[in-house]
Amino acid sequence: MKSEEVNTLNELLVKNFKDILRTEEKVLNDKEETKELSMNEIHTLEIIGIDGQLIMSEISRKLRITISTLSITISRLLKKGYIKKVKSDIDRRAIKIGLTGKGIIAFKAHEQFHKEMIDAVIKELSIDEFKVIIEFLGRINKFFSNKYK
Amino acid sequence: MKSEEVNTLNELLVKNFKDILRTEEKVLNDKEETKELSMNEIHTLEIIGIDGQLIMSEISRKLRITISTLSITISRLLKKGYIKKVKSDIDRRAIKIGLTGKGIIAFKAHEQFHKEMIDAVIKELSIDEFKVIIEFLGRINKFFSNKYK
DNA sequence: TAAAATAGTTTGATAGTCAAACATAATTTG
DNA sequence: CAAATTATGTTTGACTATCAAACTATTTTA
Repeated sequence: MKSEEVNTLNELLVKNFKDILRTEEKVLNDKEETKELSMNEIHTLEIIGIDGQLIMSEISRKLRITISTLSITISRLLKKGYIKKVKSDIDRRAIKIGLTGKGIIAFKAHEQFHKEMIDAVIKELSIDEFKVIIEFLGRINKFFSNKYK
Repeated sequence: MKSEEVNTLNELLVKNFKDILRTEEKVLNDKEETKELSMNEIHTLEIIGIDGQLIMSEISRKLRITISTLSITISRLLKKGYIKKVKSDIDRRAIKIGLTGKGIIAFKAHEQFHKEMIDAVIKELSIDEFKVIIEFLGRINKFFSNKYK
C-alpha cells in the first residue's frame, strides 16, 4: 500500500469525522423543526424516538454519558417542550421519558437528514461494492471496540 | 437496496463516529506522552506538527474554530509546555506557534495511533476493494462539503 | 429490619465554543 | 501622507457538555 494512499485514507477516515458532525449540526440549525436544538439534544431525542419511552438510566447507558449529564439535557428539553416525563408505576424512583408532538416532529425531520445522506452516498453503488464497504466499516468498528474494550 | 442494509450503513457510518472519537480519547489518555491532553489539544498540536510553525489565524482556519476559542487552547498548551510562541518578524501583530520538544513527542505518539488504525483497517484489503472504499469515502466527503458549502 | 444497591437531581469544576469589546499593527484610500 | 479600514490576537461573558461527589428517595438483599 502506497504511503500516499494511506494518508488519503487517514484523511478521509479520521479528519473528516468532525466535519461531518459539524455539517450535521449546520443542517440541524437550518431546519425549522430542529433549529433550536443542539446535536446532543437531537441525539437524545433520537434515542427516545427510536426506542419509545425509556427511563433515565437506559438513555444514559445508550448515549454513554452519566445520568447527571443527561439530567441537565433532559431538563432543557423539557423546558423547550420536546419531551415529557412520566412516572413509572413499577418503580417509583424511575422516570420514563417520552417525546411530545413537537419532539416527534423534530425527530422525524432529523431522520430525514440521515436518509438523504445514505441515499446520496449509496446511489450508483453495486451490490459487491456495497458489501466491501459494509465489511470495511465493520472492521473499523471492531478495531475500535477492541481498543475501547 | 434493502431497508435493513441501509440501517446497517447508517449505524456504521454515523452513530459510531462518536465512539471512534471517544476511543481515540481513551487511547490518548492511556499513553504516557499524551495523557494530560484533550482531543482538542492533541488535534491542535497535530495541525502545528504537520505544518510547522503557524500563526494563530492559520491554525484557527484549519481547525475551523474562531481565534478566540483557539486563543484559550493555546494558552493552556503553552502553560503545559507543549508549544512555544514566537514573534513574527514580517508582521508584528502575528504570533507564530511552534511545538516544543515535549510537543513533538506527544505529536508523534498520537501519529502512531493513527498509523495503527489504518494498518489494522486496510490489512487484507485488495487493491480493488481499497479503490471502492476511497471512492466511497470521497463521495461522503463531497456530500458533506456540498451541505456545508 | 438494617444495610446495600439503584434512580435521579443538584452542585462545583473543567473544557469547548462563539460573539463582542478591546488593543495593536498593517493596509488602503481619499 | 493622514485617516479610515482591515487584520491579528486577547479577554470577558454566556452557554453547552461533561464528570464526580453529595444528596434524596426508593427498592433489594442479606
